[in-house]
Amino acid sequence: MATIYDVARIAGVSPKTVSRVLNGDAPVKKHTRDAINAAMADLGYVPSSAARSMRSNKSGLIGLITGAISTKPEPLEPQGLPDLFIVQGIQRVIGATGKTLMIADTGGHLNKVAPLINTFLQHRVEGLIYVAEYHQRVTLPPVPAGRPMVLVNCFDDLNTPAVLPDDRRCQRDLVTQVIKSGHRRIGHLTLLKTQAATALRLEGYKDALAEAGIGFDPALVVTPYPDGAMDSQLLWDAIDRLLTLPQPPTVLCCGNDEMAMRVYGILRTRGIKVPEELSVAGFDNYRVIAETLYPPLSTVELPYAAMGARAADLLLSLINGDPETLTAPPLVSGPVCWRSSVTKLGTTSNALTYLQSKGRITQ
Amino acid sequence: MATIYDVARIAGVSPKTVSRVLNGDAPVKKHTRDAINAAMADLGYVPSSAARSMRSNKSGLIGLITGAISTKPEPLEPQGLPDLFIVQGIQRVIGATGKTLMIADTGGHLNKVAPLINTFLQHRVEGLIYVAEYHQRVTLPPVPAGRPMVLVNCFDDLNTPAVLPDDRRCQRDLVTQVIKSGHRRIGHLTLLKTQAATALRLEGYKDALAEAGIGFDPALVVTPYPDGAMDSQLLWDAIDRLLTLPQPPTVLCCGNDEMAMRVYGILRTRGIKVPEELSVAGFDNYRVIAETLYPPLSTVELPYAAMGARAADLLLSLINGDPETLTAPPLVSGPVCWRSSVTKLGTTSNALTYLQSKGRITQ
DNA sequence: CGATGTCATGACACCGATGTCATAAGTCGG
DNA sequence: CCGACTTATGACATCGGTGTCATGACATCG
Repeated sequence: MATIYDVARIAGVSPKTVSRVLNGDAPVKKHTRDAINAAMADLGYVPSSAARSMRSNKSGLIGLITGAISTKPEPLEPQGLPDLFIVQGIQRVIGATGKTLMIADTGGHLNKVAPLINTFLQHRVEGLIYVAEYHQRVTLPPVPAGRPMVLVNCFDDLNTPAVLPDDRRCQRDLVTQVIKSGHRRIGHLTLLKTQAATALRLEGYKDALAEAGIGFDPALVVTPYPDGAMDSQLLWDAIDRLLTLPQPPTVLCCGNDEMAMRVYGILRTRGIKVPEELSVAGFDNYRVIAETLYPPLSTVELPYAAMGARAADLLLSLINGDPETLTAPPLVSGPVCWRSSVTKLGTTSNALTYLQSKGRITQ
Repeated sequence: MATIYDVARIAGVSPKTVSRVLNGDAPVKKHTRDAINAAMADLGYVPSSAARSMRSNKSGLIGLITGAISTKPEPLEPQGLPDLFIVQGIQRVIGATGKTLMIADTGGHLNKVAPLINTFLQHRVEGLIYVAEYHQRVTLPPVPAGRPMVLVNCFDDLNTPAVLPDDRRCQRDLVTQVIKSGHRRIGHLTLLKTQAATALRLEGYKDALAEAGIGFDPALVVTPYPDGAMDSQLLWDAIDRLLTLPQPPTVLCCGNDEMAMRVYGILRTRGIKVPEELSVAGFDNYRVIAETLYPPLSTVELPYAAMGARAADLLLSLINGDPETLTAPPLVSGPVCWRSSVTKLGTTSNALTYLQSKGRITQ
């Protein structure tokens, strides 16, 4: 690999002058400059960032740790989409600053985080970002002081700066829209109770009801997969429990778009038409699903890319030593994506009565 | 940041001895070693890979360029799953060697490839991997000789080593399985004709027919989205064209799982039951779709992770200077994932006749 | 017991860039 | 035409490790 000395020799100047041309930090005669540029082109010279960063003590590197790229040890889970979008948002911001992003994944093994941080430190990254697969509390190995770190989609007990999705507000906005369509009995199929998002979204659900003056009925909230195993039977049982209520829901708000997709399949198998007989809403705006399903799914977007961008901005300002008095973690929310899986309900017509009259509901 | 000199001073030895402890490349008295280790722990010493790689001329870095992380400039396309799995496979192999993977994405702009390669060269990566979003021909900016490069999911005109999906064989295996279930009239909904995969898969489709002694009928092959715009109406038109044939197909093999998902929705809207009245098969084993659809989708897996791993192995052997006389690009194929969207067809029963008797087919 | 060999360690140069300071050439004013 | 100043360039040290070679302390052997 050609060095600055080779270039200097060919161009008949000193290495320092070549350096000046490279960085444009001091005037160089046009004639000399041309000769140097020609020599660099001839040799295919590329400056060594190792030498550079050694001298300047600035690596221009940002380290990113994620479980996105492989979540589980062996079974290649098709999850990780959120992380993908978050990383995308981070890339866009970091790339624009001329810095380089180093990405490493834990392969789902938390015990790989420490070695990865170490590798990054060896490369003298100027900052670290940790991206979680879903909204959760995490405990990370300590990072030396003076090395800024930002968490995305997660938080810890040490008040490390974090960027979080505004699950509560997103759910509220979605349910508000559902209410505007005339629904008053709104079923809520939640994710696992252990997930941080679940409690927040339930709050959002309640917020929307309260704003509309609708009483909260705990019977309308069901957790179909209490143990995490996604069993179609369990899902049907949950739906069945809702539909056999004295006043059954006219719409099911699902924990995510994937669950909504399963609900579509199950309802159709049972002969229940979506959305004519029962409306369905999702969460996430996982577009492959939401746009491709028939009818297209009404859902709310968790703006993962925006979260990533926000986190990158935050990290850069920390690196630059800007005060950025961060009292509360920035909450990022996204728009409701209204498609056609939730019908407009007249005050008089009631899909449930209709359903029940058809005897489609078991028991 | 503490240096090896700091450690040496604290431990009362020379920097070189600290280096020996770090690398374990020469014997050091236990007493000395302990003192050095203690000093390193005290100072939180982390070796500088910049200094190291400058001296040794080895960076331990592998550069990976992909469009996965953001495919289009603004609209966040939900594509990129293949790349994700490919990157995952690469990670696993590279990580195991102790090297570090630097990932950069083009953001969908091909003109960013050259600058990204340049950045990687500045970091003196030991090899480069380019991952394409889908099987295609690419033209990449030249890379200096002696810097190995491997293409994944794409190929160029310069015989750059490449790892490709075996579209032909995957499609053949899938159709063979479909034939084994008793189907003889097999509809084929292809992707865009401009995609490299399309022609290969058509060959695979023909291979399977030929092996089973079934004549090829061009009327059974349709390209629903000739212009790339995914319009439901176009898709229905294409299906309608197939079902109104004198001898309509009993199964539709779709270009990918996403298309199969749309087909599900459309057929159901038209009152055609899957799979009782018409079977559907996908391609890709995009698990969020294939496993979540009801009924679960029979499809074939393109083993993206395996392709990534293969590419990483190939690159490592090139870096090590192993001859690896590469005559043809390695083709990687995956297993058929048989679920329940393709029915077993008795020789006597014919879903089509059934369909037509019900008058469900237009015209 | 002296010659030879092994072991543990240190002195020093070097990798490739750049900051600091010095210096030669050119410019300007009086 | 000479001193003061600007402009263009070079010499040299330095960043943090590691390769090369040297050196002193012991151990071994004939």
